[in-house]
Amino acid sequence: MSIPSITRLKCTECPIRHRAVCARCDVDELEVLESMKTYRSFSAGDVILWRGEPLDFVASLVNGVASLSKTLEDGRTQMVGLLLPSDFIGRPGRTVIEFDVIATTDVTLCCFDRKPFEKLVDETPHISQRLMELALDELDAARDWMLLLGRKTAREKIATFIDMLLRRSQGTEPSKADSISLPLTRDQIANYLGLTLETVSRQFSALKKEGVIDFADRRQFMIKDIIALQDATGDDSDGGVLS
Amino acid sequence: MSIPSITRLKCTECPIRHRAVCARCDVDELEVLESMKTYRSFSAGDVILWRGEPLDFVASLVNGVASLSKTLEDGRTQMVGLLLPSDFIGRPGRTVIEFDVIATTDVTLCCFDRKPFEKLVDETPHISQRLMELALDELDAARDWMLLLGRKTAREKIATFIDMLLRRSQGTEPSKADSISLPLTRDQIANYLGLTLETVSRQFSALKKEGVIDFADRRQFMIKDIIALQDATGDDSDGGVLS
DNA sequence: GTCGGTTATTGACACAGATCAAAGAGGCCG
DNA sequence: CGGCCTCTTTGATCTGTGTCAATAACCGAC
Repeated sequence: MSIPSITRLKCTECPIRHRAVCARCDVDELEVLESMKTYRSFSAGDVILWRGEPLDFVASLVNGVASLSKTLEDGRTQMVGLLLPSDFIGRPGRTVIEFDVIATTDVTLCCFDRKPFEKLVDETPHISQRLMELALDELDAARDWMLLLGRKTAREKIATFIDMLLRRSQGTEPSKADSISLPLTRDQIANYLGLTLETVSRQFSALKKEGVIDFADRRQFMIKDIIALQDATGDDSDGGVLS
Repeated sequence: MSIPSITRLKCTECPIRHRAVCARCDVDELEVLESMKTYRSFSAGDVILWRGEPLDFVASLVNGVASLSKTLEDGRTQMVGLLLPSDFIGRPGRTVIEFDVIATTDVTLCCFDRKPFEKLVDETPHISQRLMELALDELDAARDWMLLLGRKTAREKIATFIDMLLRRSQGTEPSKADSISLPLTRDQIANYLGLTLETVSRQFSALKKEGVIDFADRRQFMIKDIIALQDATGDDSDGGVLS
């Protein structure tokens, strides 16, 4: 990765300042957070937290991508969330988590010890309100994903996944043109979409052959036909905001 | 339904008093809610709210069962949640909802006008805290369901569904022995589990033939072998509470 | 009771995506 | 530069669940 691990950033200069849990905080509140925070880095593939493990810190994801995943008895796994910069790990009143958290790229977290942070949440409506918003956003995302997992075809799943990456990466990456990088391997994408890695690969190949997308290498691609892509998601266009 | 539509219940005598949004409220707070609330009834099959419709009230479900569902362009639908007594409809700061809410049995709601309720939420930590807990519970449930939709077989889905009904109905119904009533038609169950109604029917038949469950009629059944049922869910038993 | 509509069961067949298998393409290290 | 390991692509085949179709059970109305 070309970006070196961030050592320590002032909150006022933080890239996720306006979307993270601190989004609504004023300068005074920000100074309190500043004094409490520490950074931790993880390499791609590292397990950040195991399911069931007691949670001694909560954190904002500053940099990179992490996944939340659940596993059945026999090892089948399903990702139940993707954490991108500004997403939050840990919830008020929850001392354990019900899924593994894994770094899928190199990751930097902005961490707070759980106990003092929960005290701060109780005293700071700007933070508790923002935590509620973040939880509700995740709930909306989870429900969209339930529709995808339960009812969409492999092709629709892949198209929706690309469309989601496009939406969520806008404003985050300095994306020249429509070049997007996949933060996951084919296997991880399969676990996110409820497919096998072979099916993921075949659907990417099909979309490439049709000229909807084009790969520079296996992690980097461009969208050649955004209309065709969105048509392929299967989503009801009612209620969607015009592009 | 043998239970007549409830006209008006005192909050202190309300059956969902200790699990609904008002769970943490003291008697004074309860009196404020008492003065704000109105009841509304719906018949099985009624649409309670349409997706995208502006929300002028929020509500606790007192009685019956309702579903949240999403639909694709071509009409395929997926339930993204099941509302049972004490569940809440409406979220702080959200003025529209992204799914249809449908009564699957006769339903009674305890409603509050949105504006005054939101004002009350801001002033009453007991309510905003409870709202956060309810949202996080729904998020956990949504993630469990993502694992089901993405990775479980038809048999595992049915077993998990029955197991969930069993857990959630405990303490709610005056269930003599292990008799449970299905609050959904086969078609609705299929929409909840990401299956077709034929597959649902076949899996019920299979479990019946194996002696795991037994149907009194098509809505009422008993669990004959709870161990076999839980084995059939496919869930990782680690971290689950015993019994 | 019986008639008509809805809901559920069961069977036969088709197909999307899983599984099994092999070969190709990068990336990294000596 | 070559060797090794991981990730990806592509092909061949299998299978669980969907689709289509017919029948059966139930329920309410008259």
